[in-house]
Amino acid sequence: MEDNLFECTVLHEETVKKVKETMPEDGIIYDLAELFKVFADSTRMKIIYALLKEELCVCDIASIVQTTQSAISHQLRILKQTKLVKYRKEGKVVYYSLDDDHIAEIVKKGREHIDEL
Amino acid sequence: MEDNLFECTVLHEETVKKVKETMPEDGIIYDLAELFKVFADSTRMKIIYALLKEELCVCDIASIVQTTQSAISHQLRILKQTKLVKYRKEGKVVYYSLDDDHIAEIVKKGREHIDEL
DNA sequence: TAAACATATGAATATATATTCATATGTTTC
DNA sequence: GAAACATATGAATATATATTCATATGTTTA
Repeated sequence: MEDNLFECTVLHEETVKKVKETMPEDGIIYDLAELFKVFADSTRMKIIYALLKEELCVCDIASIVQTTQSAISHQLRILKQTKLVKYRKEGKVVYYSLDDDHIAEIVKKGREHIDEL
Repeated sequence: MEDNLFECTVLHEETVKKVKETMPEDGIIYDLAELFKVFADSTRMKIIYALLKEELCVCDIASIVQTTQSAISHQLRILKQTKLVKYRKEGKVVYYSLDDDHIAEIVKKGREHIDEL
C-alpha cells in the first residue's frame, strides 16, 4: 500500500521524505537539463569559447570552428532560442555575441572540474 | 589559396586569427562538452539534486526520482564513470554521494541563469 | 546451500539531435 | 532589376543515448 513502486526493504523513508521535499519542481529540473544540453556539444562549446573573446559574424565563427556555414547557422539558432547569444545585423552581415554573464561562469566552473581530473 | 574553405569576403582576418590563438585545444573542448552532457538529462539532474542533500542508496534514489531501479543504476554508472559520484558498499546496499565540489557550483550557476529568464 | 534481496548490466527499442545538401531569404552593388 | 553575397532553413541521414526487459552478480539470512 506504499506509494513507491520500488519493492525495496532497505529504503530510508525519513531521508527520502526529507529529500523529496527539497527537490525543485520538475519544470525547473527540465529547464536546467535543457540549458546544460546547449553546452553539451563540441561545436556549440567552440562557438561559445570564440564569442567569449568578442563579437563575431557567422563566417568568422565558421572559420574559427572549421565547420560549414550551415552547421554554424543551425547551432546559432539553438543558442539564440535558449537566449545564450544575441545578434545585431549590419547589412547582410550578422554579428553574434554572448547574452548572459552566467555563461562565462558556467564554462569556467566546468573547466575547473576538467582541469582537476 | 587561403586555408579557409569558407568563401566569404567579409571575414575579419585579424580578429579570427586572434580568437583562434586563444581557443582551447579540441581535447579540452570535447571533455567540457562531455561533462555538460552529464548534466543534460532530467533523470541525472534529479539524481544530482537528491545527492546534493545527502548520501543515498540506489533504492532511495529510485524512490525520489520515481523511476525504475534499472534506469537509476544505468545513470549512476554514467555518473560514476565521469567521476561525479562516488560510492561505498555496506553489505548488499550501495550508497552514492557527490564526488566533487564543482558540481554544486555548476548547478547553482545554471539555476541562476534559469531563474533570470 | 537455498532463498530473498539490492544492485548491475546486456540487448533491444525508441527518441533526440548534429550534420549535410539543396535551396530560400534578404541585402548590396552594378 | 539582376547578380553576388551572407545567412537561414527544411528535409534527410546518421549517430547517440535513455529506458525497458530480462537476467546476472553478489550479499545476507534462514
